[in-house]
This record gives sequence, structure tokens and C-alpha cells, in this order.
Amino acid sequence: MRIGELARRAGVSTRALRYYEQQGLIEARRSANGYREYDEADLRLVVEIRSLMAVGFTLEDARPFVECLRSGRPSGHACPDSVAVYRRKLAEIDEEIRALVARRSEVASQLARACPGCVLSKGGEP
Amino acid sequence: MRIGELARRAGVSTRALRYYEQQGLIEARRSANGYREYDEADLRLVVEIRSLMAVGFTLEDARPFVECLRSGRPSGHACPDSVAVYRRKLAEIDEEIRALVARRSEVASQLARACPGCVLSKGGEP
DNA sequence: CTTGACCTTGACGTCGGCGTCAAGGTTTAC
DNA sequence: GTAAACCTTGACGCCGACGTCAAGGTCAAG
Repeated sequence: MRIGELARRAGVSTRALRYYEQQGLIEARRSANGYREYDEADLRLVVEIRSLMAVGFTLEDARPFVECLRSGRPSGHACPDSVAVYRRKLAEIDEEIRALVARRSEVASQLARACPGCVLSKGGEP
Repeated sequence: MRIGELARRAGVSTRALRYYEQQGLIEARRSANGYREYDEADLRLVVEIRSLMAVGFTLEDARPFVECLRSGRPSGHACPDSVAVYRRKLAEIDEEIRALVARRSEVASQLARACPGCVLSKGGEP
């Protein structure tokens, strides 16, 4: 299939696909006229990338998964590097949550001092 | 005081101060040679901005607080617009936390499928 | 007089993941 | 033959909060 069909089937833009190629995540063979040609394996790669991005992975985070899939494994998360990324992302998410919860309580206490009653009520001011 | 001293006392760069001025958050009177001149009220403004940014506010979020302080109020959070921003930021933080918690559980379950036991243990692979 | 520490404006670079436009070439349908 | 729908590469734009460099002006100390 060509880039337009792959984009439609994967739910991404053609621009995104070219960008992934530029970042070395996917490759395409070229037909005689220079058009990119993809197969079903490429579709699986892109779907994998998008599902990882949907949970906050960057393209760099997704790279080991892509390489894992390209090495012939049926799933991208069955390689040590992928598992390592999973563990690192879990730690990063935990840290983000901790920071956000801390911020939340700081903001809430500031609001409480500025406007007692505002925190509990859903309406306007005191 | 001039911009260097304000920067030191507020713990920011001079570049940041010029940027805040460019964004209309702070103003400076100019001395005869063109140098910016600040007073203690400006220091309080910058400190307020930084403390808000420390809990995840953008400069736009900080604007109502700055205007509140400049209107003569002793504290930046004693104005309706400031309170409104507090409430909005609380809602945004709550939403971010919700999204992160959802992501965390998705990643954790993916990891559990990829590598049973990895989630609980702190060490390497199965 | 010169060094050095300060100040000025202007403008480009950073990060990620593309969007969007330009200026074309290719192929298919009618 | 020509319009439509594809495709190509290249390159700039965006967001936020500045960092960093350039090319200069100012001022006090030695």
C-alpha cells in the first residue's frame, strides 16, 4: 500500500508517517516512480507506535518496541529493552503523579487562604 | 535597583525579567542612561510570579495575580480573577492526575502482560 | 586610559511532533 | 487532453519560557 492508505488505516497523517521514517522508526521500500510502499507489518508498527504514544510515550520511548517488532517478534513488548522502557515510564509517571498531587494540595491551600469556602463549593466566591 | 540586582534577589535571570516585561507582566522606569530601574514592589511581583510558576502556572495564569498586586492589594490572590484562576488550575491539575493515573494502570498492565512479575519486583527481568 | 562589570536591543536556537504550504512529478478516470 | 487525486522533497511555523550570542553603550576603579 502507499502512504495515503497506510495513514488512513493507521489513523495518522501522511506527514506523521514521513516524520517517523525520518526518525528511523519505520522504513519504506520505493516503487519505480519513487512512491513509498508499505506492507501489513508496517501497519502493525505504526499502530504500535500510536498506542504507545496514546499512553504518553515519546517516539524515542517507542523505538525499542519498534525494533523488537522488526526483529521478528510477534509483539513489541517481548524484548528486554521494551520492558526496561516500560519500567522507566512507570517510574516517570509515578513521579509526575507525585509532583501533581503535591502541586494540587499547594494550590488548594492557597485558594483556601485566599477564599475560604471556595475549595469545597462548586460555585462562585464567598 | 537595576535588573541584575533584581534578578539575583528574585532568583531569576535577567533574560527572564526582560521576557516578563515583554509579556506585560512587569514594568520598569528607566534611568537617564536607559537602564531599567526597579523597586521593592517589583521584587514582590517577580517573587509572586515565580512562586506561581513553581506550582505549574503559566505566565498567562500569573497575570491576574500580578494585576491584583499592582492594583494596590497586599496579596495577589485576593482578587476575583485570581480566585478564578486558582479554581481553573485546580480543575486542570485534577484532570491531569486522572489522565496520568489511567495511563499508569495501562502501562502497568501492559508490563504485566509482557513480563509477569516485573511490576512487583524492583529488579530485572523474570 | 583601560579594564571589567554592568547595561541595552535584536535575533536566532531549543524541545516534540507534527501542520501547512510551495512547487513540482505520476497515475487514473473520463 | 485534462482534471482529480495521488505522490515527492524542502522548508518554515507553532507552542512556552526562556538561553545564548552579537554588537554595542555606560560607569566606576585602578
